[in-house]
Amino acid sequence: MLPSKPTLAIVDDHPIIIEGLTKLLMKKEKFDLIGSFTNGEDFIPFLQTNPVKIVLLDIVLPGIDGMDLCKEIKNISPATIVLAFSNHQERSGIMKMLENGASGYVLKDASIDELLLCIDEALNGRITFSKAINDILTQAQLKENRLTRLTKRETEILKLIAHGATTPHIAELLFLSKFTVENHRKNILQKLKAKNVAELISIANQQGLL
Amino acid sequence: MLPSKPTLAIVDDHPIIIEGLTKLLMKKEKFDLIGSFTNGEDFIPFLQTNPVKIVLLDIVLPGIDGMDLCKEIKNISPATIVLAFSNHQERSGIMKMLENGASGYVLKDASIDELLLCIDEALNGRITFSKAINDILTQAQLKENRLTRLTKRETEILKLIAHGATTPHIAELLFLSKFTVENHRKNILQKLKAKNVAELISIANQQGLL
DNA sequence: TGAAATATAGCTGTTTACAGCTATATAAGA
DNA sequence: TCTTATATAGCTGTAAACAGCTATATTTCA
Repeated sequence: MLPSKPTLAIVDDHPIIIEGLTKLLMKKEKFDLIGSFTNGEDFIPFLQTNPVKIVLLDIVLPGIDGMDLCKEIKNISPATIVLAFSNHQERSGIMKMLENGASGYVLKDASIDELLLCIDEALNGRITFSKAINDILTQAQLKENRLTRLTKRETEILKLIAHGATTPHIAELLFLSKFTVENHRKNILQKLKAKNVAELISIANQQGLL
Repeated sequence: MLPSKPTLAIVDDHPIIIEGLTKLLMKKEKFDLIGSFTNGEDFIPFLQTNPVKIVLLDIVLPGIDGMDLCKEIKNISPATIVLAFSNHQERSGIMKMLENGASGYVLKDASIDELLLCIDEALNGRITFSKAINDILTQAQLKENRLTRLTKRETEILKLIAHGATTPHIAELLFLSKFTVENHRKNILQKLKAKNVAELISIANQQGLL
């Protein structure tokens, strides 16, 4: 019996990238490249009928973006390994891909060897990142939210707000006057530069305050 | 010149775990164990005066928890490597540690070799997970939020709400009656089982709808 | 010790959110 | 095609949020 090579697909809106990756990966003869797509809408029906072992997935795509597509892929075919392959270096985007079930993230600047190594690691079920991504994740730049520091009481109240507690309810819970709670609310809104609770919770989430 | 061994600290509220780890790690003579702590409050002042290369950090701790402590550690000493060492297997907790700058996550069930391997990888600047954690992260269980599916319009309005737009403002932006926007709001609240916007944005964030 | 930050409490408006209904036109799916 | 889902619009209350102020006790820290 022939050892079957893992099936690989590429989703990237730059035809040049697809071209380059195709030549590169085929030269190694380690993978069975069964499809290239420039958008997610074309890839989804393909995935529904063809078993794909691993997908190299760009983040920026026309229509449905790579992050949502990743989630979709893992829903349709949980065994399919998704390896993000993108120029984007924002921490939040990397985390989002992981949250959506990606097995790793390779920066397009990475060397060929680095990419091949990451594909290999991912195929072996391990989560893997190219060097630059690794550094971004571990060298956490956690300075700016020190500027908007909340007090203990404010943090406490913020968490209660996030859980849906109203001002009168919080006042009861903490044995405070509703005026006190209202003042804390105002201070929290001001500190985080939010116009209302909705924006407040968004910002608090982004800053990891919850 | 003697090759200095990396300094290692342990923060875990179970003395037995500390005891076990200490014996185990010392036997290998690869690390210089310079401190063990049963809570974060004791560890922080220590870190401020002693250089620590790597910390094995539990999630559940009395007082400040491991996730917040991780952020604090990376703020005080960005070069210090944090390796989470916990019994907790929830996806959200693992992600939170990564968001706060951890270099990896090892389940307490992991074998000794697995732990040593992860410590080694982390010391080499790589992000690393024990086998079980790896599987949890890649085998994304993304079913349940398919039950609470929002329509295009609802998603659009939800995002605007998250950005702090009020009902009258959204109505203007989308050329709709304020009543229409209000109805969409009600439907969104109901679908996501939220009592008010605060809880709504929290839930939406948890489900990755934003 | 003295200044600054924090936590507390109060008042008065206006605006927005939310609950509870009804109702219709259109689009999508079985 | 016909039912269901979606998007639209309306009304009436009440509750909550928010803006803009003042004021004081307590804590924290330099």
